[in-house]
Amino acid sequence: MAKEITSRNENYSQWYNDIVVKAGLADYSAVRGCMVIKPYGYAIWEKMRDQLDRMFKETGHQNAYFPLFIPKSFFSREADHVEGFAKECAVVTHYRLKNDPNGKGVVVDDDAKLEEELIVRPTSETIIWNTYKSWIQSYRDLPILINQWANVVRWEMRTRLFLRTAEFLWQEGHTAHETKKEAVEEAERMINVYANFAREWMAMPVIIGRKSEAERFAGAIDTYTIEAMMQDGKALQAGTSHFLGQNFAKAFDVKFLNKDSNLEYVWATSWGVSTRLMGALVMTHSDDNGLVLPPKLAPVQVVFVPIYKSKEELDKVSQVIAPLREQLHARGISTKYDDRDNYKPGFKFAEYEMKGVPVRVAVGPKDIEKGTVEVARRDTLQKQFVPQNQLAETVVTLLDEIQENLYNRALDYRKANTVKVDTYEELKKVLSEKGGFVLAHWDGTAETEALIKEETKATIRCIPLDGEVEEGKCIITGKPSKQRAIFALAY
RNA sequence: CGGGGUGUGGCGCAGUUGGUUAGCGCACCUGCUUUGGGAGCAGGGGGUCGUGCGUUCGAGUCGCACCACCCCGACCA
Repeated sequence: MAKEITSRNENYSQWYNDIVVKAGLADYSAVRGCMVIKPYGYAIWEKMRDQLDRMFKETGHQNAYFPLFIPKSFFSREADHVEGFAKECAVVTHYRLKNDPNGKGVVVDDDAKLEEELIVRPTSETIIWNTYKSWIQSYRDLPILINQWANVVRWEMRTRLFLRTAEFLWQEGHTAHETKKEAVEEAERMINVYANFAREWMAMPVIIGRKSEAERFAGAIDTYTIEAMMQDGKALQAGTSHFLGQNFAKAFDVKFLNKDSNLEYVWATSWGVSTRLMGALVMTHSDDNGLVLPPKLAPVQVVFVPIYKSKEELDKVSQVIAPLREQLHARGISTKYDDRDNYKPGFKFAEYEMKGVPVRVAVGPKDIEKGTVEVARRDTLQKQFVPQNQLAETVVTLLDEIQENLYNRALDYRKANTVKVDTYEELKKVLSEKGGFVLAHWDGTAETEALIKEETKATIRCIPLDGEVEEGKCIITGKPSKQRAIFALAY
């Protein structure tokens, strides 16, 4: 294991890359823009996925699976949608290779050209709405509440591990409803599911809001978002939920017979979160010693490190540790016992800090004598001695405390880096000097938004749903505004 | 896609005006001693020097082309 990571102060981007690679979350791959998610990183993703999946099921959704490939013609149906994704689509043009007649290797067989090219899905609205058309005839067929776990491909120019890769894993929910009201409620319900997940499981504070027109999903009427603040003050969109209106129903001619025997277009939503959440997790909690994981998502919550000189001593320590682990397992806590003999305790301490294990328990000869163990918490790096017979209870409490502390710490950071401004000068000053979230009145026009983006690089992250209503004037045009928008540099 | 940078054992790097058998640290393997914050000693294994073409008696080193990756920008749910 590598010893050093770049400090956040020195180079934040490099720090992030170091953590991802050195904590064993992911690696660069032989394919441009694509990463390998390593077992430890995938284990965290699995925990996220499993919990989200439970939450989707609790809100009435079912999983299904749609094709990776989408006929090119489907994409031209919804104008905004095409424009949004056309520039980053991978296209399949042939279905066969052959041996290179001139030498080594294989070449594309020109005789095997597809009649219609296939797009590797960047998102699945089109193939799904094409399918829904055949599933929906009457209001009795509605609602359809489906989610799929899948990979998607967006040919990004510039990629970063987890935050933006050409291929990534995600879930996409696609629902069909009888009424506009029902669809809007669904979109709002799911953004709240995401917010709850982020707060309670990732210990990551998020702001729920509505996207401006410019930032909206291609093809949506309304896009809801959860926005989180990273430790460098930049915003990260962690999840989105879209009210699609009847756009896709019209594009794919999906109508149903309502209770009054009238034909109507179906109302739709879609919503998703991706492996980008892994990046958010890293940048919300981790420090210069490595990854910091919230207990609820840590693959290993407690690691036991034995301290010993001889084989006999190791045996004694192991005998103390075994029942302690059992007690923790009985309380639903995951543990690991690292009795590798080729590494010293100090090395192991550093390694588990790098990997973000929330709690470390060291047991040595002195502990056996005194009936104690040494308990160290990853979030604050504090250590304490605990009687062996109180370990289980202590750890249960400690894990909750760490989960809560991480959330509060992140929330404090966000509060400390969120400011209200009333003039454009102030906005520019804050963005260039301090960063973070800037709350300002905005007249609601795309022109004003574009101007600010042009001059400051900051975008409107969202208009908070629970933001206070107050009369104000747009910082650019002076036109009346009823609510402040959040401006920030973003990932 | 533009600017900058880097490609030499698994990782990080050195390698002089071209000159013999390409070095160093970490990691790895074996043995002994160690073990409460990244162990020590001894021995050992591992490299088509990113790829291709060229210059030369001779290329890790010089030239051209290509490729990959990183950083910054443009772009972007």
